Amino acid sequence: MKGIRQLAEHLNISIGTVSRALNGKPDVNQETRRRVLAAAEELGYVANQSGRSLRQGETKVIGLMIESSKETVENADNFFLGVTSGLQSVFSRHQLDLLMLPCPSDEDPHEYLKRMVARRIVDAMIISDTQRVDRRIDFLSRAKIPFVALGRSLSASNFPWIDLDFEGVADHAVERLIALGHRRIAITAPSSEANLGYLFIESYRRALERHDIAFDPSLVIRVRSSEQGGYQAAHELLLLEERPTAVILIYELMAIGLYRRLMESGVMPGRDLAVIGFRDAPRARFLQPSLSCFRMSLYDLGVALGRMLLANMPAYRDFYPGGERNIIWPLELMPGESDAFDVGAMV
Amino acid sequence: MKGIRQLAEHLNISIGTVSRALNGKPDVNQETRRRVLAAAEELGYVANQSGRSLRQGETKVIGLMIESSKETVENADNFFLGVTSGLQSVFSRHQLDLLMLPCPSDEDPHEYLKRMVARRIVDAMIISDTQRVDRRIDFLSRAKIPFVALGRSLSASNFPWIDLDFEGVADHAVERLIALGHRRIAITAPSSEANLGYLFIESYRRALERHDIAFDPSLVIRVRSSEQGGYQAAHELLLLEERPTAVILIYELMAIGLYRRLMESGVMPGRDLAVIGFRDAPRARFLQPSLSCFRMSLYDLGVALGRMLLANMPAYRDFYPGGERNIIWPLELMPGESDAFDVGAMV
DNA sequence: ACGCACTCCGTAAACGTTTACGACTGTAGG
DNA sequence: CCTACAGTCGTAAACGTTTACGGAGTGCGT
Repeated sequence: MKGIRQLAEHLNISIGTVSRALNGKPDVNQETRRRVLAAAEELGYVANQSGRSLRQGETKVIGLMIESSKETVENADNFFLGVTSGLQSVFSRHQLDLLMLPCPSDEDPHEYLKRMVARRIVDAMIISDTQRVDRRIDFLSRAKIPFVALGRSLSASNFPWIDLDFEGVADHAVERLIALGHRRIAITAPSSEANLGYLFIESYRRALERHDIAFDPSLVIRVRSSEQGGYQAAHELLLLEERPTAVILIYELMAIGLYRRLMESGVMPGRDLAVIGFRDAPRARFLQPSLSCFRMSLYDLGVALGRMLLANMPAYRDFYPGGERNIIWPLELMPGESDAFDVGAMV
Repeated sequence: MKGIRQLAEHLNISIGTVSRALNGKPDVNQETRRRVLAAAEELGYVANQSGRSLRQGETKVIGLMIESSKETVENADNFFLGVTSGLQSVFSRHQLDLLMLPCPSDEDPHEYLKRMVARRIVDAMIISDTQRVDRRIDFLSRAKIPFVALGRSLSASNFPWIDLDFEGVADHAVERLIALGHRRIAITAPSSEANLGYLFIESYRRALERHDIAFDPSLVIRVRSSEQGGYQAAHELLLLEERPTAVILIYELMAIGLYRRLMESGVMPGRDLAVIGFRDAPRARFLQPSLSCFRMSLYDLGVALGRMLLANMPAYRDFYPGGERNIIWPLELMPGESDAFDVGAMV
């Protein structure tokens, strides 16, 4: 089966009518529609997407932009896959496909995005890893491309996004540690311009000050959010003259490296140093001692992202009425053994 | 910037020449080409992909078909993400995009694939989770769509695939356990028609028979390859009248549930029961006792898959000459504590 | 002066759809 | 009998490219 033309000839019907019949347009006879659908089914005809896209100016494809250095992906754990899966559960209901657009690490994300948009290969975009000022957001807003961001940003005033509740987590973690008697609490953050680290630290600082604990910049450890970063973080912690009694990790995967480095120096996590982690943490349960960790459902996050995006696309808006334009995604504390001790008992 | 027409008008050049200039065709003047490229850069022109696809009959998109039940994805760990990342590193070099095609769990994968192919939305396919007889393979072969499979199959005689070395792993694991004195060795396998389980069990059976140990069907535990499946596997193991001293898991994630169930009955893995796992196993290191496990690099696997696919596409063949058409992907044993005891010491 | 090869460029057809428009029925109402 | 209208359907243009074809100009050898 080649195209709609062959199908039309086979039925002795004009090509226009066939198209209308297939697309459920009203002005076509019941009986003809039945014949057309039957023939299409029989001959296995499906409309060529390129032709359709060209004519209608829409591709039925949603782009998901991710940064794709080997390192990033390996550290990313199943974060993206989990989200992707939720996204697809929403999209497939509308026959939308998901295109992964990995921005090479040596290219400017903004330029990459512009190129992909200019190619007219997607109808809408999902961007992640938003920067504190992120030109992609201005660009998409101005170009009127529907999009949703996984992460806040200072760029543009009002765009749809979902972001993790960094403030809530930092706040909750600090409160919890203080309640356990801790006064010197370290925290890790990425050194990049990603907005995420900034919010995290800010909230940490405010929580401390609420308890009249002075913010000590030397307790903010700037390392990569990876296993190796955790190792290095532990290393730097151990070098501090006045060692903290607790540490908050911005990414639970870091705990692995951190534990290792600590043990090498005979420092026992959960006894000599309290540790609290963050983000989806299936691994946290298997560490010894088990990691206290804030977690969430990546799948649900993906579903929410997908819904928010479609609510911003004229063609699908009606399916998702009245959704919020911004969501702070809550996380739930899973208490483990890594911070389950009273610091008062320490020397 | 709308289209090539506007660009041509802006330059006072015919649209045909502009196209040739942009696409590096030979019959265009050096100076004109320079001007065209400069103007395109300045005005941010990028060719519309739908128009191009329609004309050339190729989309520059590779489809990756996955099954997308919520359960599957959550259990899949970062398996697909790891592979995806390797794939993209190959594809992005050729400006190819990767489209994820999640087959709804309530639809026949074969029908789904046919529809996607008929839409002409991809130039080539990667399929995974191959069944023992898999109509998708016959279909793709007959339709002459370039593809590569992650997994063997009995369908079609000669198609490109990469598969994990199930035989090698089962063989190696059995040999290792026998050397440690074990005689009753259980094994888990999925109950589905996936080819993978079949090969795994066959190799296990042959390894046993090589050592004159009779194959006991009751030692083949049919459970899902998930954490819950591991729990259930342990449950069934404990019910056996003559309890095995070792178990081989077809998926390392199962170890988590298995450990839990065993401990509930006071059976200590690594002391009362030897356990060996399989597949990429970042988590295995964090179990207590640490899991002996066969592992591999998902990224490298993705790269190999991508290369093999391109080697089968006329337009890219020249870049990847002389590759093999089939690869049995080797895995490496990472010894842990979960099988590090001599069964002779047991009662 | 002529033919020929070569370089460069313009013209127009083609890819497969969707859809605006108008044409053709038959029917009902005046 | 004329008009209006609803229900169907065919015609053809449009979407943005690429590319086969041929034409114009130039240089060169005969």
